[in-house]
Amino acid sequence: MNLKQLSHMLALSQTTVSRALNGYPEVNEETRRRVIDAAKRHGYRPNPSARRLATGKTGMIGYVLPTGTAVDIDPHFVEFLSGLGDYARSHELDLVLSPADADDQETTYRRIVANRQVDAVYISSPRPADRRVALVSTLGIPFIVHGRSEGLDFDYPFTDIDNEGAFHEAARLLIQLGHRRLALINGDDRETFAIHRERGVRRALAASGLELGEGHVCSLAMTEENGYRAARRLLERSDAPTAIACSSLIMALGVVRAVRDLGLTIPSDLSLIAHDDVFPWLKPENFSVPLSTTRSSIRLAGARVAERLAARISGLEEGARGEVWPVDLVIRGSVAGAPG
Amino acid sequence: MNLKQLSHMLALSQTTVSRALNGYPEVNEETRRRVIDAAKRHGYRPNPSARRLATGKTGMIGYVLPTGTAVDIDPHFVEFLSGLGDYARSHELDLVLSPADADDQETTYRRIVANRQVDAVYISSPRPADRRVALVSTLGIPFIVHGRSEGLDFDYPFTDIDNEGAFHEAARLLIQLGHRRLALINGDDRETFAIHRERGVRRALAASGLELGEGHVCSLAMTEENGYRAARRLLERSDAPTAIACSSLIMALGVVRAVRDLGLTIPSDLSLIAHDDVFPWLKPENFSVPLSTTRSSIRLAGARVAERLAARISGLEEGARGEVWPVDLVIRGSVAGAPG
DNA sequence: AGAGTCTTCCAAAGCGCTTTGGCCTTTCCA
DNA sequence: TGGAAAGGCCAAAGCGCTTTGGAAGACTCT
Repeated sequence: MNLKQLSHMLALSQTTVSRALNGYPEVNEETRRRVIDAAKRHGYRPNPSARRLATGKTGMIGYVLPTGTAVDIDPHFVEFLSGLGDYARSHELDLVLSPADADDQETTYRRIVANRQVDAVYISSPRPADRRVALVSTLGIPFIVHGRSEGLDFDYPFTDIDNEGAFHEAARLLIQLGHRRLALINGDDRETFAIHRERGVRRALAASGLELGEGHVCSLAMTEENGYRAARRLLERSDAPTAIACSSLIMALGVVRAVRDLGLTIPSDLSLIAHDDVFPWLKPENFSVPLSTTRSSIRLAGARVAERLAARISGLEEGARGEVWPVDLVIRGSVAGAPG
Repeated sequence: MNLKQLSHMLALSQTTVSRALNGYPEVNEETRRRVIDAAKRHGYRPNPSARRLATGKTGMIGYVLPTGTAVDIDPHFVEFLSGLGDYARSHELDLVLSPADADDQETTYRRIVANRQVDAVYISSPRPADRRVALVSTLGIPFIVHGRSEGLDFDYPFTDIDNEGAFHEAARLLIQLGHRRLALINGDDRETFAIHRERGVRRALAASGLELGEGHVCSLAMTEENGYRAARRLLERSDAPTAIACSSLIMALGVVRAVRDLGLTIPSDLSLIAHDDVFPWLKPENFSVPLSTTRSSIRLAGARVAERLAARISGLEEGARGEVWPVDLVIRGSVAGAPG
C-alpha cells in the first residue's frame, strides 16, 4: 500500500493525503480525519526510503564505532546504549552504528554526513582538542558530545558528568580521614574524563598542601588486570599510598585482588573509592568489602543524549549549551581513617 | 556531485555511467576506465537514499534491540558487536539497531522488513520455538541466528557454539576427578544456550550413573550478585556440591566471593569451571585462583555472523545450514580431585 | 456586484539512482 | 554479400514520497 494507491481509493491527490498525514494546516479537518482513518485501516506506512530521498530526513541517529582487532569496545558502551535505546524507542528513532578504522574515523564521519545517512550523531569518549568534534561541527550535522573536549576554540553542545568534582570530593574525604599519600588508578589519560578526575584529586590534595606523589598515578585501559597491576605496583612501593581512587569498578576488582594477594586488608591498610557507572551485573555494595563510590548512571546519560539529539533534530534545541551532571559520593565500608 | 553532473561532464548517459560504475558487462572497458577514473577524481559517491529507493538495497544489517527500563543489555553484546563491526567495516556495511519494547519485538521486525530498512538481520539469544525466528523466516528477509532455537518445524541458518558439548566435557572432567555432587549455576533457562549446557552436564553425569541433585541447578540472570547468591545457597546445603559449573565469568566472580565468605577454598573444597566468552577486561587466568573455563570467543562469532549475513545478502549463501563451533576446555588451577 | 482573501485541493516537478527497451554499429559466418 | 548476433550506448520510465505553484470555490467587505 503506497501513497498513490491510498490517495486513489480516497479520490484525493497524493498531495492532500501526504499533507493530511503530515499535519500540514491547509487541509480540511474532516478530510484529514478521513485520510488518517483510511491510512490506519489499510496499514499505510510511508516508505522511508522514498521519504528520505525527498526530505533528507532519515529518522536515525548515528554513531561511528571505532573497530579493529586491537580495539576493544568497552562495556560502558552497552549501558549507555540501553539508555539511548530506551529513549529512541519511544520516539521511533533508530541508531546506526558505522564501524570505522579506529585510526581513521574522519572518512566515516564524512561519508555518513555526505550521504545524509543519519539526522544527527553523538560522539563519546572525547579527548582534548578532539578532531571528531571539530570535524562534525564544520560538517554541520546536529550532534551531542557525551563528555567534554578541552582546547577547542569554539563551543559545542555536550552532556557530561562532573568528573573533576566527583574525584575532588572523593579525595577530600580521604584527606579528611587522615590520608596523606593518595594514589589514582585512572583510565586512559588521553581521554578528558581521566584528565578531569586527576585534576579533581590534585586540587583536593593541593588544598591541604599535599600532592600526588611521583608515580602515584596510573593511566591504563580499564581492565581488571590493569587494576591489579597498578595496585600491586603502588602497594609495593616504599611510599605506598594508604588510599586509592580508582576510575572504574572493573579495575577495582583488580585492586581488591592485589590487596588480598599482598596480605593487606581494606579498609584498615588501604582505603578505596572507585567510580561506578552503575552496571546491573556488578555492584559496589557486593564487593567483599562494600565499595565506596562516586556514582553516576551512564544509562541515564544515554537517555539524555538521545533526548537532546531528538530535540536538535526537530529544531527544539539549538546553540552550544553544555550540561554537567553532579555525581553522587556514596560511602561504604571500603574507606576508613589512615592507618597508624 | 551526482550522477547527472558526472555523466554530463563525461558526455555519456546516466545509464552508461551507472553501469560502468556497477560493473555491468555491456560497457566498453575503455569507457569504464574513463568513468571510474572521473568518478574517483571528483569524489563521486552515489547517493544511498536514491539507490535504495531504486534498488531496495540498503547496505545495512539490522538488529532489534530489546529495551525497557527493566531490560538490561548484557555485556556480551558489546564483544559480539566488536567482531561484527570489525567485519562490517571492511565490507562497507552499517549496523542499525532498532530499539523495541522487549515484550513486543514483532512490531519492530515487521516494520524494518516492510520498510526495507535493512538487507538482513540477525537474531541473538534465541529461545526454544523462538517466535522471532519464525517471524523473520516468514517475512522472507535474509537472517542468521546467533545461537539456536529448538522446536521449530523448519530449518534455518544459524551459528552457534557447542554449549552442550562444552559443559559435557567440563562435567566429565569433574567426574573423572572424583566429584559426585555437581551443581550448575546457569543463565536464564528460557534461553537455548542454558538448556544445552544443562543437558551437557546431565548427560555426563548420567554416563556415570549420577545426576544433578534436586536444587543443584540454578538459572538466573548472569550477574555477579546472582552468582554469589546461587553459590551461597548451594554451599550451605547439607548435600553441598564439591564442584560447580558456571555459565559466566561474571557469575563466577560471585561464586568466588561466596566461597571466600564461607571460609572455603578453591579448589580443595570446591572445584569451579566457568564459561568464558573472552572479555578483554576480565580474564579467567587472573582470578585469585586461575579459573578453568570452557572458552569460545564471542567476538569471533560476531565476525562470523556478519560474514554470513554479507554472503546471504549478496546471494553467495543460501539454505538453512547451521554451524556449531567447538568449545575449548581450558584447565587451570580451579579444579582438583574431590575432597575427602 | 466586484475585488480581495481564505480555504481546500490538485498537477507536476523534483529527490538521484537503476533498469527496461531499443537503437545504431560492428563483427561474424555461411 | 546479406543476415544474424553481439557490442556499446541512450532516452525515458520508474522507485514513492514531499513540495512548489497554482486554481477553483466560498466568503468577506465596501
